[in-house]
Amino acid sequence: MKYNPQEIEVKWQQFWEESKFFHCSETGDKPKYYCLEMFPYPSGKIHMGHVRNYSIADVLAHFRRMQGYNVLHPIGWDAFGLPAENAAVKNGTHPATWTYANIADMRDQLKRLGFSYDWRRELATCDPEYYRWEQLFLIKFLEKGLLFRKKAFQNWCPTCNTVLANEQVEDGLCWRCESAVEQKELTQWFLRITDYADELLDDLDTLEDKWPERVITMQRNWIGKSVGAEIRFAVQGSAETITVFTTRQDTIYGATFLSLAAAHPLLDELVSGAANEADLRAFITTLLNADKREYSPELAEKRGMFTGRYCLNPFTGERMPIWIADFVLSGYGTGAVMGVPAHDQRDFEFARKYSLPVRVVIRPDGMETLAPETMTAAVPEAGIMVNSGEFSGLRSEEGKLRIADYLEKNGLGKRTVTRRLRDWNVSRQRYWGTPIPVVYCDRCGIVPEKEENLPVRLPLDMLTRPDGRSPLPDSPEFYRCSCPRCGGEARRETDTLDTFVESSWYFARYTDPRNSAAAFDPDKIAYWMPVDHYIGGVEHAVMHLLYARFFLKVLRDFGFIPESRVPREPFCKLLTQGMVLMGGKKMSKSKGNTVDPSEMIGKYGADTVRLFCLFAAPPERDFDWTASGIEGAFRFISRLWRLAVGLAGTVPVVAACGSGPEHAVLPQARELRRKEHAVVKKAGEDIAVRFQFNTAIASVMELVNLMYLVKDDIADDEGGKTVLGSALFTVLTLLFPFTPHLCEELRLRLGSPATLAESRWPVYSESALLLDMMTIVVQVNGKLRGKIDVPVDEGEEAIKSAALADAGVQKHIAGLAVKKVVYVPRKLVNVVAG
RNA sequence: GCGAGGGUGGCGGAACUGGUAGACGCACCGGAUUUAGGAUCCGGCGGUUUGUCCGUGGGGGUUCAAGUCCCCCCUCUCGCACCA
Repeated sequence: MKYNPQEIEVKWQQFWEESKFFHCSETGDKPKYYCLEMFPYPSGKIHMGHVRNYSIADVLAHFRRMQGYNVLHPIGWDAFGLPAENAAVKNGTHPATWTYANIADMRDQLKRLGFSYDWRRELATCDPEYYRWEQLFLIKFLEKGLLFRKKAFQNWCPTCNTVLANEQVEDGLCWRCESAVEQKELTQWFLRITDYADELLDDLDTLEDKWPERVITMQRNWIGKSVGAEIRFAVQGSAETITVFTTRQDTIYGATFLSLAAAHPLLDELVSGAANEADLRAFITTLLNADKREYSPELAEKRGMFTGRYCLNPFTGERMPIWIADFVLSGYGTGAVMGVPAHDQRDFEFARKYSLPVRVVIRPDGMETLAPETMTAAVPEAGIMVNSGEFSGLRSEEGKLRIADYLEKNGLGKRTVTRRLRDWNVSRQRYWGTPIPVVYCDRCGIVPEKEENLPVRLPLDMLTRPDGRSPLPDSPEFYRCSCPRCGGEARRETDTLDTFVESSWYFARYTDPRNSAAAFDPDKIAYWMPVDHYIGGVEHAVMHLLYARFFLKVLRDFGFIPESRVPREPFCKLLTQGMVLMGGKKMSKSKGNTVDPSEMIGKYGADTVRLFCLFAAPPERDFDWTASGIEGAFRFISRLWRLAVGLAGTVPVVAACGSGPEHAVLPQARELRRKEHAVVKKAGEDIAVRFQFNTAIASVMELVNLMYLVKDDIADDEGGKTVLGSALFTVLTLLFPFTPHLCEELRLRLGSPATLAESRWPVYSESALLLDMMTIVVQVNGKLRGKIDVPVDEGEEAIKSAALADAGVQKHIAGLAVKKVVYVPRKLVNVVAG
């Protein structure tokens, strides 16, 4: 009779597997609900972060099922990637062997946790049956010009021996191994995500209130749209012009110099033949090699050097010296900036350091005069244009439009939009990834592989080289091929795809994972998409979530996804869960502060581990793992176990919440029944509306506590027994999404033949929430002075009189005049006296 | 610097539309049970000069009533960061 989680959990896991309760269907008239967690990388072991993530998702999946939804809740493996190669080098195994062994281990661990997945839909991205469709997409990308090759300076990780996307460089370090990233000029494959920048930005508006605001903001900032103008400046003594980008064309009259990034293409010509050419070139080299790590813009003093050349301000006609400046970014805008020291802080600092003229051309609102001599900082605010020729007197906003018109009319420039977002570099010089389905032919050039030849299989009969380099470029059996177009001898691309490509569409493949004729059936994807609730870590706020949004839009435009039947966005609602910490720090092997989920399951059982992960804190917040915390969760489960087992045979098997008599004789029974309904209401709202599982669990604990309190008083009464039974089955039903094994076992022991996995979420009745008496709080001048119990249908005047008669009130209004009595229905009376 | 989210008992955290601050859990204390310990059940648990005041980072304000709304400030965490 003792609670033995090991025994009962495995039993129910087998039962669910055989019963197929958690298999979704594609027929029937139930509404669909697609619940998805970010699929794991098969690193070898499940960690607590996974357990938390999947426990959250499992609650939602169970809850929706119980509410009558047809729920898709799949799992799979993000199986390509570097760790497999590193482990392979270290252990002399093949990445595939390592990966599939890990998948097998982790699958067992997930099954031992009892999550309600539809295992039929499991997929692994390293399976050719998966990546063949990705290769098909890539061919379409190439045909549409959205996949292209470009030679450019790239982020190169010397440790991983591969390039990295912009999104994969954090503080100048590789996101994976934290090596310093170098700049290397290479020819690489890119996906033209910038073509979708506007759509990716605009559609963020539709996610407002559904995605965490910070994730939306991070994506907005990452795309970084700026609306402004390009202005061309003629270089004196040259036929060349320099184009700058600005969002503040209204300050053009205040532009007193021009600054160029060290990598600006015209710089070479500008400095040629200068008297101090050697110095200039040395300076340029210094800037190009500057270490971007540990760089803090506020602290670092701006550095620059005068090129000796001038250009003309087309508005003032004045000569503007052309400088090289370290604060100008080569990758943004045009790599050239007009210097307006009075109205831009960076330009101001630069001008003060190098004694360049400061000219005020905007008078900000609420400021009388602005004298360059006395300014200690730039004034970037908008205002009235001054010293600006025919534009003087205009407001900045109006001036921007008028200046832009003028630029366009006179061929000096044009309106333009600049974005921070760069195209996505997807080639990786690695082995364990999806081969890019392209060949190089001397006669035909770059030719995509024929669709009928897909998949281009990654050969599994070779090992990663000890230095980590891919064996593919050294494997003629892989790269030798015939040209799909002319049939002549050709060479296959040996770069593989960034693994973020696989995770950009897996959620779509889950809708039809065994389809061998197409990536997915249009009807199935139209039925299941979008993902209704997506749960994962906030670390994917930019990379994965941006790429996935991009892919859905592209697949729609390619016709793989029926446009009118699938929403614009892949993830309707996003929940970013917090981390599981230990001692205030992120769990990590190197710090030695990890807790192994398997060990915890062995000690307490899966239900306890799941319950604690959900009870310790609201899902979005980080929480600290504590030994006493999980003890507490176990204690609660054991307490419920004892209660239920103790009542088995005493209480009747009842069908649904509120089966107890409406008017039980015993007051304790009536109170328990009221609490039962109140908890059904609270727990349901906490799960469905607020996603606050901790408070949902807390309210069920309250109900259990009350049952302990009243059970001995009411168990001998017929009505009381029914109320007890009803409350008990309600507890088991409400807790089922959290601790399914326990609840199912207790349900059975109580003699109910109806499985909870197929049960409906209980429904509360509004009338059951009311008792015949209610407690009214009585305040004097806003301070609690007493409580009165009155019948629920008592009138306002009677309640006010009762409140005034209360001893505590009388004491505090003694000698005072009662000015006013405020009554808040069903809640309180406040006596205002003075 | 910009953006987002926090700051409530010894601790994790509740308080949803302004209406009993501290639900629930942990830790601690007491009682019952027990040879004992553990476990369990019951009770207590913000501070205090103990029947009274003070308490939600600090200071002002609105209100009959403020953790909640408004203004100013401090502080912590995360993200972005010389983006023109």
